[in-house]
Amino acid sequence: MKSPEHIPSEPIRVRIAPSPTGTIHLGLARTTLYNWAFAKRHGGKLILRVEDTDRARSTAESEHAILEGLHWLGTDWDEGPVVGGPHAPYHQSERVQEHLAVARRLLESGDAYRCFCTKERLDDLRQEQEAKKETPRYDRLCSQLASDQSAARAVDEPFTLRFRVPEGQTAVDDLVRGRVEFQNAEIDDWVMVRQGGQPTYNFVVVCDDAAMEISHVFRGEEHLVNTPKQILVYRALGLEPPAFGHLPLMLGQDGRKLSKRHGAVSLSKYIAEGYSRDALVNFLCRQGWALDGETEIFSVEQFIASFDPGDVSRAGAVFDFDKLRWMSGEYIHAESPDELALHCAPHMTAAGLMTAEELVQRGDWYREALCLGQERVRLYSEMPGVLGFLFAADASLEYDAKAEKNARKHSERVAELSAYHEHLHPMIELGVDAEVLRDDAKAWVAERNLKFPQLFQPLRCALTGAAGGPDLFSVMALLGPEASLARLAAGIERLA
RNA sequence: GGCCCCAUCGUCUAGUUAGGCCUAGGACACCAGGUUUUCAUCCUGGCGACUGGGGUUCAAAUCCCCAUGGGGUCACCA
Repeated sequence: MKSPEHIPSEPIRVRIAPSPTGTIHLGLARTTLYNWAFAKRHGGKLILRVEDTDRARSTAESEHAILEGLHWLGTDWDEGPVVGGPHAPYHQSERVQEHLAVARRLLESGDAYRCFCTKERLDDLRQEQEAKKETPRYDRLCSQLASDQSAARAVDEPFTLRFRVPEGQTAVDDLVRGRVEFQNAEIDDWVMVRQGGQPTYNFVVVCDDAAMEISHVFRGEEHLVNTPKQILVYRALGLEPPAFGHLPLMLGQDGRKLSKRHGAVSLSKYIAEGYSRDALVNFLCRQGWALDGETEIFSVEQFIASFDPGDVSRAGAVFDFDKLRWMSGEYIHAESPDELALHCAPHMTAAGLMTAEELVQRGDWYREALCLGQERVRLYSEMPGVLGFLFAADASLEYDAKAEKNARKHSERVAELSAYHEHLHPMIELGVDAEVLRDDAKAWVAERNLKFPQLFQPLRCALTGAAGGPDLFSVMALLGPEASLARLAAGIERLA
């Protein structure tokens, strides 16, 4: 929905409120990016609040993983865990007393009431309603209780606190979707505080957003139907609700909300698989938003400079892995040798090709090798596969079937290889400039009236064992004279 | 099923707010050529969409209605 840009005069305060029950999810990553960009663009603040009230599922490890994931994305927060801030604490579990105080206010004002119904009665009610094909909802039995009666029963009976949904209708002026109206009659008198005094999500989210003076709430579309409940709480509290913007869902290949079922939803998986971070960020921004109709590759700075919630699309976005891979390649192909060296390092060591020490000691060689692989990979993790041949034992280099087939196509392969070996030997030992070797080889081939493949295919097989790959003379330069000659000699025998 | 959201190439999207510039643009993927010592990169071209039906209008992908389809959500989870 495109509208005149909505830039409120109040201080912009947005938030992300992950619950630490797993690793950082792609959906959270994108929501964070959008919130972060909005705050940055308007000079506002991003608040990180950990919604750890589900004590059974929340873990410290998960929280740590999420914070780490947010850092990896390049996002940061102005208030929250680690950095602190004026609205501490930023862990929801530590705010319960505050929540309960608000609940008491609502009880006193009559906007909430005690419900003494037992689980059994509620279950029966639900079954009955389901049997009649009605939408299950509380029948408001306890809403009729007089306050003195309610207070009296509260002494020795367990109860929940329900929100008293008023008559009428509630509209959400959504920054992404426009006005969405709900009939209050459709909204259940939902439980705000459980038996035992644990406040529930729809209630605490309002308490905390209000307490933290959140001005805009950007979150996934799955929250849209919760919004009227929350708006009603703000009203009951005499507060102005924040502006809401519900982002389209990210979908799996099957068109359903992206979830664990689809496999890779955790950011850490993409990190491990070697995607370019900037590409992933770029891609996530593109899920539901476009800079213009043309530009696919753009920086976070560009994103921040032009992000407007009104431009966000309303339809869900299917996650296209192919396009992400392509984008990752675009970023990797544009990297400097130093950036590449840094990003490929973990994959090189994990593959056992080079140790961390060697990476430093042979830094120049390593960078040159990476340059040969650069345009051939789309993920950092593909680099070991592309450069692996450089590290093989010369005599037992593995020949790819296609490479060998290409080499054996040429009946004079052994003769030409031998002749070239003889020709190359004195030269290569004098110096290994790829440029010189290349020009020389081409001249040599021309002199002997050969076609390029007649020499190059067997040579490629002998040197790299692969049917394709980087320029052969750059490869020789990297291999050095000794290994180059050794591989050539081995090839002469092996291709006989 | 109730409520809510959504609907442009297979996918991501531009165009929809202020109807004509749209014989609908870009990108991924795919296909075909070209460049290259090969692979990759790169370049060129091709394929390919306004869900359907009614309106409104001189004019609709754009506005309205209905239908259809897809999704979300219906907890003492967040």
